[in-house]
Amino acid sequence: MLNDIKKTISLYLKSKINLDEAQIYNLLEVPKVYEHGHLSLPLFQMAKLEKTNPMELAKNLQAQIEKEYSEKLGSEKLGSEELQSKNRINYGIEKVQAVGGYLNITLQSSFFQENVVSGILSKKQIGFSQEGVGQKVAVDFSSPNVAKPMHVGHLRATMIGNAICNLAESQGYEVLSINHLGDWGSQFGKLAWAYKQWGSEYDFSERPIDAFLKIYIRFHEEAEKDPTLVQKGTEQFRRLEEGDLETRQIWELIIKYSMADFSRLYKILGIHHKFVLGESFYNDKLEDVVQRLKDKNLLQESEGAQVVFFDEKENMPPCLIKKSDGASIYATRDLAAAIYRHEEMKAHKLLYVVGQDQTLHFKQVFRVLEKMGYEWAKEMFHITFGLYRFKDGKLSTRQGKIVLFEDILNQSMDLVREMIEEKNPNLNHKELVTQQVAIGAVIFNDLVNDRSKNVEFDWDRAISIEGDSGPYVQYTVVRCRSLMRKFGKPVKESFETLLQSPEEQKLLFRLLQLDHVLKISFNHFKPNFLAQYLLEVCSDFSHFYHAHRILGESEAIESSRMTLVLATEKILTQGLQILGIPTPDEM
RNA sequence: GCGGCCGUAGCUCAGUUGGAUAGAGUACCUGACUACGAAUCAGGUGGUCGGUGGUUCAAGUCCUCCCGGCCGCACCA
Repeated sequence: MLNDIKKTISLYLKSKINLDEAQIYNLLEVPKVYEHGHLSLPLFQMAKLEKTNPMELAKNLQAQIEKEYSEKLGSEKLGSEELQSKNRINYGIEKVQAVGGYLNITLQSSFFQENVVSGILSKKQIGFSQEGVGQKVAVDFSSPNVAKPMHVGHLRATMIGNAICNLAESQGYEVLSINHLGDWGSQFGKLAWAYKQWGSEYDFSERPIDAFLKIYIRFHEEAEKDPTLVQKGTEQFRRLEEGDLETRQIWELIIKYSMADFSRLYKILGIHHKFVLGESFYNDKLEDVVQRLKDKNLLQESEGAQVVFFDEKENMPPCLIKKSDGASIYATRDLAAAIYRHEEMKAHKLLYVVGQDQTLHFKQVFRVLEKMGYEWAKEMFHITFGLYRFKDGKLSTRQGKIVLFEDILNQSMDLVREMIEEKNPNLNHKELVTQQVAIGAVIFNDLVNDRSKNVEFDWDRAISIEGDSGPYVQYTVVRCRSLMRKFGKPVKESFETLLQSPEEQKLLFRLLQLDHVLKISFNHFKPNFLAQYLLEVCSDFSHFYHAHRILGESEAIESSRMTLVLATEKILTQGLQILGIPTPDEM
């Protein structure tokens, strides 16, 4: 695919320029304007080094390549066998052109088809790389809080995290996906206290999570009036930490209900964590962290608490390790978790898919580990994302101001159902497809934009199924599959004839770029690069589809175009799978 | 106050280590279904890339300062 092509071209060019293969490889870019060619080599930097004019440099290079080309091949006419040898000599280059300070390279149409066959049609996992083979990457994502329902924010973390996991796999890494459940902390003291106090007033048989949420909100409302409630909650949490039986039973009940609820949603989304290790899992590992910090003389007492201070120039408040009452805290558990993931799980990279409001916390945790002398802390990454907001402010569980994931899914399904009744009322498996398309709309909408930006929650946008949306990509897949059904026989995994029209060429070249897109998507931890790419594939496919008849053309053309359809279907399906979006056969 | 993220078309947003003419969707206007699926496609209107100064052959992208929005700033997670 594209990266192989770039390697080939770099190999060819290195004997002609004063740059090594890797430098050329990194400079080679796909021009934004398709008419400029397939690949382009900017020569400005090099011209500066050699104190020459970049335009001259490009022209000389062009002349040199053209000369070599004509010497080796002469002016004889080329048959198909000669064409192959031409590819060998010229590395698939059709022509080069010096424009401005660029060397624009146009590749041969047959070269693309060869690459589509070898890189797409004969592959199970398309565009995958071996780069991370032998390395493990731990991805902490989703991590909802027990006793609270999943809202859009968790949905965002879950979608992004799942896509990052799949992207890591595409680069050859072994992925350790971890659900770091929020199952510990003083809010469980509050909840347990509130449950004991008012539990009998609520119905826990139908929707237990809703009942717990109501109790939690009530606690905070009443705490406004009676500040001693907070103390009572703290006291109750202390009992939980000490192993008080009654409190612990309430806690276990909460976990049981929550997990059942989460599992149902994960199943709908097709998400599976290899490890579910909540915060409570690290309770017996916290003392070890404290001891290690003491051994390294990093722990200091301040205002009755145990903390780690940072250098003044780092401009960060100290990292709290133990509260003044001796209880553990957030950072302590994350330190223990990081150490566990590195030492026990043998992870090389540690990724945290957590909202940007926790940036300082992770900066502190990473820095503490560095101060402890752990080199591997350099391979820890906080993958931030912007928060969902309402027009009047942040989502807040305490104030009951939340949009639940299930509400969105249901609204989305209503809209899709309406569309199906209008467009395709005789569809098979209606409910399943409705869910698949609805999920596609919601997930794609979340992943298509840069994750670092806040999103103002808007119903119409969240469930949109028109224009640049998940269903648009799914629809393109459905059209491909529909063609394949109508074609009525197996599609050949090779091209019978050269597809040379601009639409076909453009699509072929686009399909070959998936490997590059997967690589940069993972390197930047940005699933939106992939989502945007899929939209471009769809757009190129549509141009091809509308410009050319496929079925009913002469046999060789029909067969070759169907091969192109198959390749498109495979690329889109592979891309959507990585984003966590299902592809129905019909919709 | 200190720190981080963000500011691109009426609206919502893309824009990969700085590269050629800043792109989509939506909305609005026009056109294409006896058609391989119109959940689609083609064309049009729409831009001081928040402002300023700088670095560079080249700046939406990097640096300075200013303006605006959001988030965070030790005993919640």
